[in-house]
Amino acid sequence: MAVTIREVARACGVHISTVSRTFSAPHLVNAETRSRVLACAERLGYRPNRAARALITGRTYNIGLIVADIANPFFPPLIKAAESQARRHDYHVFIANTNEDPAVEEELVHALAKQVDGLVLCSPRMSDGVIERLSRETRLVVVNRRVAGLSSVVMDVARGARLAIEHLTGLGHRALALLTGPRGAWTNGTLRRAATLAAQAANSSLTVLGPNPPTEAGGAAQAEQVARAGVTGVLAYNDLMAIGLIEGLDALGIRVPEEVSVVGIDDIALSRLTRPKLTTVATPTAQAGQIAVDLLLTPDQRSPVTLGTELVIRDSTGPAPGRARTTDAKARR
Amino acid sequence: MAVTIREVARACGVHISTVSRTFSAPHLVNAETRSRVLACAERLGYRPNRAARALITGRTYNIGLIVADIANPFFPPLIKAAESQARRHDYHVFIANTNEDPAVEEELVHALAKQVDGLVLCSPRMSDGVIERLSRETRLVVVNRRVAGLSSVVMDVARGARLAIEHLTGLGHRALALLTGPRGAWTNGTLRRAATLAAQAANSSLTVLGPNPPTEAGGAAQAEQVARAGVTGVLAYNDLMAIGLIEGLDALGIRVPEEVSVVGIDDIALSRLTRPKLTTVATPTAQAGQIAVDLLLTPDQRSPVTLGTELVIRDSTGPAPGRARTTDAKARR
DNA sequence: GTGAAAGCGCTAACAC
DNA sequence: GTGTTAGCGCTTTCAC
Repeated sequence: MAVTIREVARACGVHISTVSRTFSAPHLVNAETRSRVLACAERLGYRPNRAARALITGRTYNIGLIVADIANPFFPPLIKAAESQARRHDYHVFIANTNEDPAVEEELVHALAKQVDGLVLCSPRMSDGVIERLSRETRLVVVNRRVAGLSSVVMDVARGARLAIEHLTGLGHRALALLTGPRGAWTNGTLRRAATLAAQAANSSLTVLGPNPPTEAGGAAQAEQVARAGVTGVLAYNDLMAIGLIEGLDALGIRVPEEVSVVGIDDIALSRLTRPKLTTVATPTAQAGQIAVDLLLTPDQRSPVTLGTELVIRDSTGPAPGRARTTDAKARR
Repeated sequence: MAVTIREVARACGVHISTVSRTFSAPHLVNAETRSRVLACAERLGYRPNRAARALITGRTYNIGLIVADIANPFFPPLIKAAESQARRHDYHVFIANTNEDPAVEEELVHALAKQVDGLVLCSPRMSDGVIERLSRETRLVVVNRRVAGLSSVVMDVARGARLAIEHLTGLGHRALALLTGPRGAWTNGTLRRAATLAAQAANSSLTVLGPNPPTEAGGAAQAEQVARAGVTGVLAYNDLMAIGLIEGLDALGIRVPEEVSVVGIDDIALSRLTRPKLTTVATPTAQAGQIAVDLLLTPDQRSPVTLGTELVIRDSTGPAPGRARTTDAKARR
């Protein structure tokens, strides 16, 4: 095994408690002794065992990050930012994948609870009741969801949806569709309400299609429905779904944006690289990851934190078919 | 704090060691007692504290995964597969990001060593010497690199490079370039040797351009060099760089594949979605993640493990300029 | 300012 | 088959 506090104490001719103090309460030890201990520790390659320390202090200096799908391009920037921020606080992070399964989610909270000082739940699919119950086991911060009594950071999808729908109606689209996300996704409701309102305000119809898996395949699978519904403008739950829809439409011989306009949500890196480049609602995911960690580690902060969203207009949206192209409808509002 | 073994023992009228055995060596305890203990534990919501257990057994049931850049689309599938496989073994995984910095890499190994039973190093940028030294602190498995004495899983990039170059020369390209990866990337050497050999075999020139950051920006930044070098076929260190190069070329008014053909490596999800769709060397990254974890947790396995690669021909490669299109050079070899 | 002793939650001999 | 005991590596009273 590795070098322990005892060996450092022996090598240095002091008691183990002095070594301990050198690391956990340096001000309590004589400056000279301290530097001697530090030197010995350095020489032996001693590192305090965090787990042993946690047994007494109750602080593990670990947090957990539970996400639906690590490989979904929405999450990596969030994970990266969370890990960076955690490490800035001298924390390490456990990562776990739920595969969109609420049961797995719940089990993971249980499994990790003892090893962490808190957990960040990204877009959890569990019910509020379950989340509240789980929050008695360990500190919880939720991302992209509001739960009474819990810290949370949410993207302003309502605003995003409104901007997206206004953009589409501004381009002359009157028959719109909304592709919702997976069952259990908290944003579905917000999205639906905001989109419905915005559509009504512009005398446009809104067909709601879903629930759908939050993936390309999920979007592609709705291409036929979209075509059949006769809509010309679509807002999708996320970029992946929007991109999948565009592909599905393409396979059906329907051109984007000439025949159908598509808007995504998230502004993942990918959206700039597809053809047509995706018009989408940008959400500050990296910031969300960072803030979630801050909320976890500095409990006194105000919450929920709402993060602004913006519409990024690219090439997947254009004037409604039959409308003169000269209508420079692409200019924002 | 949460419920401990002692409370379960009390509630159940047995000694704590019986409770302990119920969880860590169930066969040593009477079936009836066991189910009684299990019932009590269940009722109280008891979960063994892994950290306390690890203090004695020396097994943490944690592993760590250290990657250069979580947000680089190459890694998420690998991370996801590793986490799934780890959980299958009842392990949890720490994730950490090095930002391509070898010093951070080294520090992370130190920091995590005590909390894990082993670490997976993905594409480490440290020197072999450092890695070997670190391997005395905790079990190490390296991905995309060979280090004497360590378990490793590598993609057969030599084969991939050969296939890619042969594909290009088969299309009539005679002036080729290789965009290498970041300094310290182990695959650079392999790639360079294999590409050089394959180019020579086809009487083609190979200009080596690099080192480059393994990102879109890294690829885009080489567009001018590529144009100036007068090459018509390029193999890039990875897909991201290839995609960046294509964009950079596009900005210069150079069309892909009409004027320059570009091949990537990895086959990240993104490569199917860009326009033109990227011709690339597919590497089984998810499999690599899974196998790396297996190597870590079942030490008796043979290593290094080499994973096959295949050329996936899409739309970013075409006949060399001036060559008749009727030469059905796109057919493999 | 430093040492001694107790104990965090748990496992692993060793008795019985 | 179960209880007793010691102790994993560390922090934290409490003396001195």
